[in-house]
Amino acid sequence: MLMRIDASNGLPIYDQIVRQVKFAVAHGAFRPGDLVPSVREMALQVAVNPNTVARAYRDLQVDGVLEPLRGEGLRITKDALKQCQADRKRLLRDRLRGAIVECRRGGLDTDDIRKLIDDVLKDTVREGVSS
Amino acid sequence: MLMRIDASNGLPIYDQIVRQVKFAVAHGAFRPGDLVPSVREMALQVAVNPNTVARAYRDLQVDGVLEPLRGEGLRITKDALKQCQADRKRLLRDRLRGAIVECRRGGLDTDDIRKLIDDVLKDTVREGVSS
DNA sequence: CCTACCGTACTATCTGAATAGTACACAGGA
DNA sequence: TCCTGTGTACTATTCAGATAGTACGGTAGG
Repeated sequence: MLMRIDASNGLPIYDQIVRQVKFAVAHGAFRPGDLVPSVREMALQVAVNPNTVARAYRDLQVDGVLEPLRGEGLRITKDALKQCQADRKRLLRDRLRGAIVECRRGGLDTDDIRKLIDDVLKDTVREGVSS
Repeated sequence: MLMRIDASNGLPIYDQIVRQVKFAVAHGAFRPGDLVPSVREMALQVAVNPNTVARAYRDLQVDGVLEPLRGEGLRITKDALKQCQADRKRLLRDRLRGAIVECRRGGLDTDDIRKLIDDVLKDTVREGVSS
């Protein structure tokens, strides 16, 4: 599980963790029944305060993605897969929508936007994107 | 000049103002030599504290987009047009890039992303987008 | 039993963003 | 001259996000 926190993202760190865990479940890196990395371990991985990770895990429990094992850790729920796939689509769609709406408000027409997007798509043709 | 501030945007308000002024210059809603709305007037328009607008105008001066007229107001500089068009492209490209990178990290391939984007583009075919 | 790890709940502190309110020097018009 | 509007510079306050540190009850394994 590769976690990347981007401070210049605008999104709070705990939110980025929530999203990335959901995305990992959605595409199979985490599977129902798996134990998620412990609060303290995840905090080390992403170089962040344990409280921030705890906050993210708490949100994920509220969303029904994680369930507690009393003193053992946190487990991906049985229903998480379907839900995370739906969440992923919604979250990514919303973010794309925000960017595209700003393009339109900035005076770009659909063709301009398509050109920009094609550029970026070529620019990011692999997971290991430079940024 | 239509200004829209979105609190759920992630971006600070003063940053949103900076971007929207630049975009307005870039596509001709503001022209070099024009006076920008006064700090207090703009604050009323966007329902925001005057200090926040002042902060945005200060940033725009640092960027060379605005210049002061001693006791009269702030004027769009002569060089603003070219610079704002370049800034607009860069800022919007960066935002699109951020969204697309998150899509790729989330496990979507290029076709998935294109489908999502086409959806959103159809969904936002006019300036007066619902959101 | 004891140690280690688990989530969780606290308190305190720091920072950036935003708000509120006041004050000042400058220009323009009546 | 006086009044109004301009940008600008302050201080104080509130709030969310993040950090730091401590503590507690539950579980597993030696």
